[in-house]
Amino acid sequence: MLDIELIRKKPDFVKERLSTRDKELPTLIDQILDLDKKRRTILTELERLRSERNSKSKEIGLLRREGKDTKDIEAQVKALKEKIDQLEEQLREVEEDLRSLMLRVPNLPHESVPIGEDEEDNVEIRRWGEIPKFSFEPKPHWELGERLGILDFEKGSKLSGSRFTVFKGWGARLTRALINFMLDLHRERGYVEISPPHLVKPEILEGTGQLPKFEEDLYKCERDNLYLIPTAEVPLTNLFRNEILKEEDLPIYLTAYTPCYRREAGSHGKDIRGIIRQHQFDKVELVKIVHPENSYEELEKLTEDAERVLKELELPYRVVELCTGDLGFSASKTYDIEVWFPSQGKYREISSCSNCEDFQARRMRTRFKDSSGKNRFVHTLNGSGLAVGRTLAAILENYQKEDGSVEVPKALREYVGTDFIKP
RNA sequence: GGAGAGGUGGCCGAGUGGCCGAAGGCGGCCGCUUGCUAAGCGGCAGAGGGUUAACAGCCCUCCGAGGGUUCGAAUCCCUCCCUCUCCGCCA
Repeated sequence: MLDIELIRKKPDFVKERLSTRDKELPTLIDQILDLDKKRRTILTELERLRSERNSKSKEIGLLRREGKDTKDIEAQVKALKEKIDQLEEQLREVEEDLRSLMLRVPNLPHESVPIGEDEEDNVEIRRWGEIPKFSFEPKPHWELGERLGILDFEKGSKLSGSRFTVFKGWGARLTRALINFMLDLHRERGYVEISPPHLVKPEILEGTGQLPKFEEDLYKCERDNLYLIPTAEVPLTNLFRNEILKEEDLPIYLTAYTPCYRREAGSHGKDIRGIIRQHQFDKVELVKIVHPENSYEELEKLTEDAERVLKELELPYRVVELCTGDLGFSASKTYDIEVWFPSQGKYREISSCSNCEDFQARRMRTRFKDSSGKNRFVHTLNGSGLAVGRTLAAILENYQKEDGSVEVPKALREYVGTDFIKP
């Protein structure tokens, strides 16, 4: 959520920033300004009446104590009450509308973010690693996985439909190894390991920005009014909602492995084959709760921590800075890490590292008391470290041999318990 | 699922329908004292919002949430939510 005060004071600045995301957004701001003005007009009058009521009620108390008659004043207060009730109803309506608009406005892009419309305009920051050369035609991971007997797409769809996959034998073990490997790596870098609930309340998703706008992308357990998490970012970031932290509590580094559940509404036909896009996938997530002063340094470090996983696994990747049009709803600035997929001859997203500044903190009301005693919103960051399924796919493709076997990256061998996976 | 207890400020905890936004304690901040630390003494300090150029000030709201009774509710009534304890069931 944006700061209403900022919208009031610098509407043109806010509109300019938002229009770099989407040309339609400034209209929203005009509606908000309008409602905000209405709200304050009603509120001022309402408070005047309430103040009058309060003082008269007090007077009644005093008069009664002296044994005087209070019929007249009581009638006056009753009349006030009617007006107050009316205004309160009006205020409720306006505030509801205002809030629902505010919750649908995305975050402002940071000034350093390149202006652009879609992923075409993203900017490559750096590349790492050697792209492997094959003396044969490299196969896609789904072919490798099926031939190795470690990915079973038929069984997945038999149980749950499209975009579900059964991991079998070394496939399951590789997954488990990757999760442990990643968690250990992050823990060594100072992240506290968390194992959070996978079902959360609506307000938790509102806190991180998935609701109300992206309801369609979520699985919901209607009977209990709970949602399956689309990423561990949701429970981790919300861990400190409605809290006032001490300044010295910051920064807080968290990591968690969880499955992620996404309906993938609107991505029909994309990545139909393989395990790149699934309704359920495993991910190790990184979350930081930090002081506003150094959140951008923290973003650089967080991105490096995610990159580190690929370096250890010796998988070639590049880092891309998202342009304004490609930025997620809650993010001010985002680096995507993309890993090389030989069969596709291109880099594909495997991590997304964002600084949300105080956008989520404001929704969650996560604050800290600064040295002058003032309560301020924290900044929140998150990034995948990494998407496990995609990492597994990238290993299959980059480490494949001509006979269809797959070498296990050195760093992973102890975790997996084998050097090679063979058919 | 059944029975009971309870939800108050950063935390603990008191609260008679009307100077209670709330005693007291812990923790915090600022002084003083002390060679330093600790202790002691004195003082400051809940959150959100409106008004304002801003501060001070003034005002409004908030004692789990939502209704109700009343001139007036943390305090009385109703509904819901949550937590805890015991029993049952269960990984």
